Amino acid sequence: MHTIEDEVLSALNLRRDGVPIYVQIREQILALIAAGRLPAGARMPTMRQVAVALRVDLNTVRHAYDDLQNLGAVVLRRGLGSFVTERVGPADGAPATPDPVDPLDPLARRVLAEVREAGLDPLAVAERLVRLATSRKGDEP
Amino acid sequence: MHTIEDEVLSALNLRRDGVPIYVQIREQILALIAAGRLPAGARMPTMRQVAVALRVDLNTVRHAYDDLQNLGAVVLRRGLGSFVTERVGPADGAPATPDPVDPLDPLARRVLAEVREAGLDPLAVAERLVRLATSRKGDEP
DNA sequence: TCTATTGTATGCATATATTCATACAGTGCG
DNA sequence: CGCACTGTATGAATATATGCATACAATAGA
Repeated sequence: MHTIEDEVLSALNLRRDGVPIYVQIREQILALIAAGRLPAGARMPTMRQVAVALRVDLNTVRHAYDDLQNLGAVVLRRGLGSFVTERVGPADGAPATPDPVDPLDPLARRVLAEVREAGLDPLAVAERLVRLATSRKGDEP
Repeated sequence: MHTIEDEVLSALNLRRDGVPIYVQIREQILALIAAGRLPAGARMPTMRQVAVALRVDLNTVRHAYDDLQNLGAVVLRRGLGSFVTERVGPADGAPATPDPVDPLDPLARRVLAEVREAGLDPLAVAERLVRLATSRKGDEP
């Protein structure tokens, strides 16, 4: 069987485009959380597990995990492991989920910002996205 | 009036998320080229212009521009300036545009990869993108 | 209590990123 | 030619990222 931790481990992969390793780990885990693939309360892969899987140093993974904790995305507990926070963000006086927010909202918003930054039409990109998604079905076995 | 260079300059902006400055410049310019906002043959902003606009060092901008040249995206000419390459990529024996490729294809493909990496449904993201785009019209004045 | 697991921490070495200052080398133009 | 502009280059200084080794501290469970 595969646990959530294993799923996360296999989802992580590093590029060589100049982006620091710890930033890549941080962003990828944030994306997994935003996607609901790492639900609130879920146990994260061990720092050492990630270090071994990605073949990077323990301190490098820690850098990423520290960032995640400072962002309020996870909580680190010595001797226990790391766990996804119940709700991301400061969470002040806002009531529980005023609007049934889509779990893919964060990613969608990021994409929207990126599209606008590039000066493109979001609708056109969405259309293109649909065409690409429906045409190339068998990409990753 | 505003030239293409000025448009590019105002489109560039830096984050403070740990991603190296030269990588941010490189990726943002690549996005502008992919979006057609920097057409083939167009003159790029001067390295010094970018350095002043972003308040970074000339060598940092050069790092980005060097990467862009190594990627084949631009050509640097001493005394003249930097210019967008006619066609991005090695361009071997492939005939001219076998399929009328969308100018937003690169971005769309990147988004698709990101969505799949996050374990989300591309169609759902596309829908969400449309809803976000159509609901919040007045974001950037 | 003992032990394995896990986060926390330190010191040293190396590589890269960034800034600052300065200079050199093509290019077009008056 | 001489000048202004633009890419190219170098050296020193500082900060950060990464790896490697090692150790400490808290937790759960046998």
